[in-house]
Amino acid sequence: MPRRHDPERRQRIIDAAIRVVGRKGIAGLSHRSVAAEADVPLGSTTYHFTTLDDLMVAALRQANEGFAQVVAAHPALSDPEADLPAELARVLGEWLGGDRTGVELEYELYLAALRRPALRPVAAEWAEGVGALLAARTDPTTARALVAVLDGICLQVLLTDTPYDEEYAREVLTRLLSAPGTRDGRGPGSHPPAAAG
Amino acid sequence: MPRRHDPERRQRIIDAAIRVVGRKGIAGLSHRSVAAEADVPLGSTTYHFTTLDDLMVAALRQANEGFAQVVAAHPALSDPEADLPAELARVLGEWLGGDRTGVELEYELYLAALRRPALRPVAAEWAEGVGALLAARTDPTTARALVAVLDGICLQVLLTDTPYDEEYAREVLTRLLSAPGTRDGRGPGSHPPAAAG
DNA sequence: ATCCCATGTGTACGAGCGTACATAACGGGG
DNA sequence: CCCCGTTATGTACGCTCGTACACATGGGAT
Repeated sequence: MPRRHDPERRQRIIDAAIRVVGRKGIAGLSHRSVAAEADVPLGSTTYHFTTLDDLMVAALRQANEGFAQVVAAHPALSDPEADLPAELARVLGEWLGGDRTGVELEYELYLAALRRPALRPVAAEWAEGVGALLAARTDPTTARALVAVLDGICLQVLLTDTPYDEEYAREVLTRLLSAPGTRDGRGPGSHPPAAAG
Repeated sequence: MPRRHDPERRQRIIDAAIRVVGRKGIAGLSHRSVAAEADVPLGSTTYHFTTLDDLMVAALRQANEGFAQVVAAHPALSDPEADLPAELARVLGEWLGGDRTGVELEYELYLAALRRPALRPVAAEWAEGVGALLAARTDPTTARALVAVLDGICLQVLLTDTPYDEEYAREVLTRLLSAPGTRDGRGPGSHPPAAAG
């Protein structure tokens, strides 16, 4: 009970929120459910996060960092000598092959931006971050396209219960990258990052 | 009040549910809100749709038909002489350019399949349907890839408040289709439709 | 040492929810 | 015509929710 002066209270609430979303989905997220999961009183969650949107923003931001770590764990993605499509397909397979809970969690928070404008900047940050990472290997336009097709493939796997086909992903990614002039950073990308700032 | 014996009650409830989702999102969908929108008593919605999942399945199925009509309104998509990437990019632009409410509605119901297994077969039907439509112009594997990238592009537009760039979409689609041997229906598609049945 | 405010706690209220159920009307099959 | 199952209706129960608020507490600034 003597939990007075808990300097990491806020962080523990975010962690609890992520666990709640992972287990029960956003629909099961409430000040009360998070309070119970974090083992803090109700007033504590409402104090640190006035609205649930605030809480979701913090949770999504943290979940995004989690994905960034997965990418960072594969330095081959930055190696100019490596086979980029194959590496991307492999990383995606690893991520999707992990526990479905974590994948669903990140995607659910990400997709929630559709109806919650507060989440859109965070979702944009993520897309921008992955795009910037890939842009180092190609050009900005191609990088954006890669992010889009990665998203699309994940969506099909998650939404239609189709098993992930790494070979298929590699093939599609290869096609996007094999267009003339896309490997040296000066591809046909005549289009700016389109409000990427 | 004398609404007894209303043979189209069920259909009117589905229509009302779609309007509710369009206006307030899935989070605002309840037996009560739909009943109010359809101007029927609460007991009527619970009678025709025991669970909200039942109602969402019916709504998503109907929304999907709506999209199919948009596609059907562009016979050029089936014309072997037409520029498929350009046509696809144009149709997508028209769809995204319409009232955001309708687009959000369809996507929200579609994405809801992530956490609601009951919706997944319907989502799969949609992807399969669009895929089959495109497969007539290429091969099954390429068609699946087109659906994926279409989904990904929509997602980026809707989730990050980025304006739709038709030229960019056309370019990406072109790359996917310009791979050798993909225009005659016998492309590198060494992979089956991957549980498309 | 004292004060003050950010932080933490407990409780209550009103609203909306799914669900259950008793009852009423309708209309096709006997 | 009557009967009976499908359809329609109204109401109530128990639950969870966001919100508000009064009160406790402890540590950093003075």
